[in-house]
Amino acid sequence: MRGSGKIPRSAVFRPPAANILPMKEHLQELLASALERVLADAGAQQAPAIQLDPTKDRKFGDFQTNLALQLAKPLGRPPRAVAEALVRALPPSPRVARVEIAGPGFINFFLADAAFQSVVADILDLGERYGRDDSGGKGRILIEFVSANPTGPMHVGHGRGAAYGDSLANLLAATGWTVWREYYINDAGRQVDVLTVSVWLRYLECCGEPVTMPRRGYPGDYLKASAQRLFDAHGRAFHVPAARVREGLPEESVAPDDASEAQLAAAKASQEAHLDALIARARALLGVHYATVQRLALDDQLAAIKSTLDAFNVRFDQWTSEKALVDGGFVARALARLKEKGLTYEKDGALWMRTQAFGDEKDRVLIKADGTATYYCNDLAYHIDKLDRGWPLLLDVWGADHHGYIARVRAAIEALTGRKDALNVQLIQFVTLSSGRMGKRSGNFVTLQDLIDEAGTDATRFFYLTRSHDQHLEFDIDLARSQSTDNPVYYVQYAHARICSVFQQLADKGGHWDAQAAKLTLHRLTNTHEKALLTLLGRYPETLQRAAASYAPHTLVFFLKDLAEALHGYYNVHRFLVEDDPELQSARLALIRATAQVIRNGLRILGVSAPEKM
RNA sequence: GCCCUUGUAGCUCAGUGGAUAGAGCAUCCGCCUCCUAAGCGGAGGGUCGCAGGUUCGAUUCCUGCCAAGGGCGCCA
Repeated sequence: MRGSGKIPRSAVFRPPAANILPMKEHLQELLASALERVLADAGAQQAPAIQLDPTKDRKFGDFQTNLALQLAKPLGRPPRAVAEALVRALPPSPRVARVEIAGPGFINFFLADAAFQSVVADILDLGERYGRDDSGGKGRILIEFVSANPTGPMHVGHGRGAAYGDSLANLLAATGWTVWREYYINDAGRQVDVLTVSVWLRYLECCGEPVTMPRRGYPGDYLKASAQRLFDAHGRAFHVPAARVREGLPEESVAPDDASEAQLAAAKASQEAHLDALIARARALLGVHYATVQRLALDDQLAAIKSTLDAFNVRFDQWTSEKALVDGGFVARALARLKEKGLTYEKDGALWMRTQAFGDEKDRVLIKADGTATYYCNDLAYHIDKLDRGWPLLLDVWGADHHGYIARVRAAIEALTGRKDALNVQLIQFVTLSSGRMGKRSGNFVTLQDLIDEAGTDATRFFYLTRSHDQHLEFDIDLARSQSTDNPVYYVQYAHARICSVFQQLADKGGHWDAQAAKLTLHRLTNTHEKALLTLLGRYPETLQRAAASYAPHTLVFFLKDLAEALHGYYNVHRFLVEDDPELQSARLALIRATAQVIRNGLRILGVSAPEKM
């Protein structure tokens, strides 16, 4: 999302040693000097900002600037003439091999080989720290993601949020942020009662009762395991004849296939009414045991979620329970603060929050007329708590369907803290499956655990992260679980494995390679494949910075694909083990060792393994 | 109706105020006596949804229109 929650970019990244960024600054200094002279000669003073960018095509050199194009109009001279004047005024530099004027007036810089080669030495020295900023100095940020309701297994949509949130957290941690990862457990509210009743009905089945599941309950088979556990642990202690459960409950009506919207709404209302009555009946019949059933149902679902996330290589620093916030008085205290500030009022028997005064479309209900808190109320208290715990920036990863919810949470935070920019929300667009259906209530869907079981964590995570998070994603299950060439994750992993294999070959032949000695041979890296690889390696640090600044791990995925492509192309054309030229061999091994290091560093941020053999 | 997002190759998607708009898959043609062929090279394939505007320059920024998805609860 654009706007108020954006992380400030004030902290300029300083790479640990000479590579692309200082080079860019160096060229900008040269250009600034030339610009000053050209402007003085022309008697002008208004100087445009110098735009200097990496080139897309090697034939345009390594960096290009459109400065002459920008100056053409104010100076009243043709762009190419301005470019020539600028180039003449450029101070000489040993790091620049040559400068060319091309196209309508672009100035292209070709760098000296040595300017690229040194990155290999940096990578060999820094190892897994290359490209990283572990200082934590940019600030503290709390990222909340997944937070799937503990009422059933996670589906492919949750998987996307998990892969995205975890990788983004890694990315932020790798670019100077102090990061805390949190999962908000929605273990309070009506949905939990629906879960409880659904499990209890399955339990009654275990007792031999003929039960019909309510149409808007949770019908999935996964609850049968919880029911069985309940039965095993407590026997028939919670048994009630099905007839007594059903007695006097309002009937569910079903809309016909060609129902109008009004008919559909009426049917839905009757089904919800039935469900509410069933919940009330369960509470009445079970008494204190209701909580026992509920606890077991929740624990089972949460355990399944934790197990899946663990398999998916996703870790959290903290799991925050909604119920614990309520029971611990956090919600009450948040409400008291709102009331104290005059931000609430009562209307129609409910308590409202004045969110409209802070940019929301309308005011929102905190406490319903029946005395219970809205989801919003508890979530608001949770966000206040996160801030109270000393995290000045909150980053929430939500499904795109929560879009309309952002304004009210931000409004509440602003109302209490005066800060508009404390909350940043990244919305994950929907995931569709290339085949099959999703939906918890259908009882028949592809779970995240299914994907992990069939495709593996690496392929699944990589597939999710190949698309920008704010774009719709079509998850091709067959492709993700294919062990074939088609699967994109192998392309990158294979590059890493190939490099490892080269070093294995070297060892098998009794050869040696020494990193320190190799640093003195880097001047031998001069062909086009080597230059391409060197250029990419040098761009890794800024790739991380850019990916983090735009909350876009997929940028890193594309970078790693490019890097793997450069390696594979190099591999196919040149031999690395060149027995008759030890110096060249040493230099090439240094280059591919550095490449393997960067691939490993990047994959680690994505939560994907870098196998040494495939 | 109002708000948000999206529209780029047959399919799935990157990308950018600049030079000839890219990748994977699919189709076709080549490359293993040699470090892993899960690889490499090449070919075909495009009105960057449509129309205006800003600009030296727009696929990119702005406006309108068309189309798709989502959101507009005292649900979570």
